[in-house]
Amino acid sequence: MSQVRVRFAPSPTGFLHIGGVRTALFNWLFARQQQGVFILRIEDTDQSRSTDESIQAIIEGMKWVGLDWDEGPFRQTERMDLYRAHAMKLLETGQAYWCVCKAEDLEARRKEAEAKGLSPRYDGRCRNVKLAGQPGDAALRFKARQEGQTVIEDLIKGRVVFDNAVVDDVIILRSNGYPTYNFSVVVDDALMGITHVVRGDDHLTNTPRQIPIFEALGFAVPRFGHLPMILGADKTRLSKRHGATSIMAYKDMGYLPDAMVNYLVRLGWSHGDQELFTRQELIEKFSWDHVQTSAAVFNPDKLLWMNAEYIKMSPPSEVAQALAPHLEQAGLKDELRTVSNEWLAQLVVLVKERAKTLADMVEWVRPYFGQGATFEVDAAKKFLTPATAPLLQKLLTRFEALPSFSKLVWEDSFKKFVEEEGIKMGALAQPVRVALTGRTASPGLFEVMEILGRERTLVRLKAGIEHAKTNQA
RNA sequence: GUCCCCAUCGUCUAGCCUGGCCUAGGACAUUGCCCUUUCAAGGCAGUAACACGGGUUCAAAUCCCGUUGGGGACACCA
Repeated sequence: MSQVRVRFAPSPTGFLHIGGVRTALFNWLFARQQQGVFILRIEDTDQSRSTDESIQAIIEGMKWVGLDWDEGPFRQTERMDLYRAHAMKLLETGQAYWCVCKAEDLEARRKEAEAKGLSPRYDGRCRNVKLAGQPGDAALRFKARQEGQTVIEDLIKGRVVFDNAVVDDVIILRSNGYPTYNFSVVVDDALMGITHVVRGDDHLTNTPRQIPIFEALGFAVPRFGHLPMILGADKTRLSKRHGATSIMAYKDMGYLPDAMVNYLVRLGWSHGDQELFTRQELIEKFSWDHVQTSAAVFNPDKLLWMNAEYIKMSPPSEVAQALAPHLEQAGLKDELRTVSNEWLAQLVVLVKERAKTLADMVEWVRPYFGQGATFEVDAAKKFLTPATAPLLQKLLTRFEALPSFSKLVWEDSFKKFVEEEGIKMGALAQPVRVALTGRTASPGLFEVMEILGRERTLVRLKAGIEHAKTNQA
């Protein structure tokens, strides 16, 4: 069999959304598995809705999730001659005809048909009129076969049969000379040698319109695969009111691209009970017959869990790198400059089990920048009290006697002190925690001391003691 | 309205094609317990589903038909 060639063909009318990424992902996985070619094609024939910013957003989004393409991006507006030439070919061979019906009239007739309970399809008024030459503002329609059936052997849905009688004559060239979607896709898919057209479920009924055009043009008909839709919690098509749908919004919220990919691929595809997959595993294990046939509800909770898994298992240095922009945005730009990559990676290790997103992580990590700690009011009020001050002072004296920091030694010293004083661990640990981090919740105390280093640990302890002495209970 | 697709825990799904191993498995969420210097993480346990009705068969989540329900398409949008 010849080489697999697949494509992702979004229209640039907004940001790149989650559904689009999933469609791209399935195409990409198949291409990589089959050592095929993955093509990016921008379907911008609707001049009024397409924007260059959207094209940039698509490219940016694809790059962020790491779906690289082998050819393109092609823009349909740069291929107009091709569509016109093929449309003329259909006209010459009698497989297309000019239609002078006005858009408003068509609309009115559609409404009328609908009111009568009929299908609102084109009534074929201009089909046999045989207008000579191109009338002024006519559109070109494809003369679709009315008898027989069009059969799709869908990669995902299996055999789907349409009666040709339900397919009307679609416009292939608008009166302004621009091709319509149903025509430009066919020409492009054929000319680009696409072997497998994999797209959303919502295109399933377009397929019986497109197959006859491939045939009329003398092109080989590709295989088709129709992916089920992604729905919101209320089981309607995923849209803004279900929350963020732009892929880049997830980047901003602190999701890792690998987690997004893993979540999205599991939404509609499975490999037994396995939940977590590396990219390489996905490429190896992907197969059409385990793609779900029914729509899936997007579940932000599971995405969040998966992101947490990726934060835990990704190399800390990589997480640190992804975290840096979030830190800058949180106003820690100057602080960030003073620390090393190694230290930041170490900090990630400290908090990675607590943060579910990079945005979360920023808050977990914040107390370890800068010389002093900022005490949370309630935390300080509860734990940095005049009663605890002497205890903290004694601990400080002990620590000051230890010339260099060693986690084991300091921990040992701390525990012995607790024992000698005959107090509970928590009675000392919480005040110390607040002194060192300003908060009641943090990673292990001795890990915190380690990341702060000896000097800052002592400085913060002192500041905590001062605060405790003057605390009005 | 017409055509098309779909139907297993709240959600994602395994099992369905090639009926018995299904007293239906896993994951997220949720509940309880354990661990514990806090918060997490982790461990253990629990609640929870074959839409309904008919067939076929010794046997049906699995095959067939119907009903109901959901989704999609029906543009000079893509």
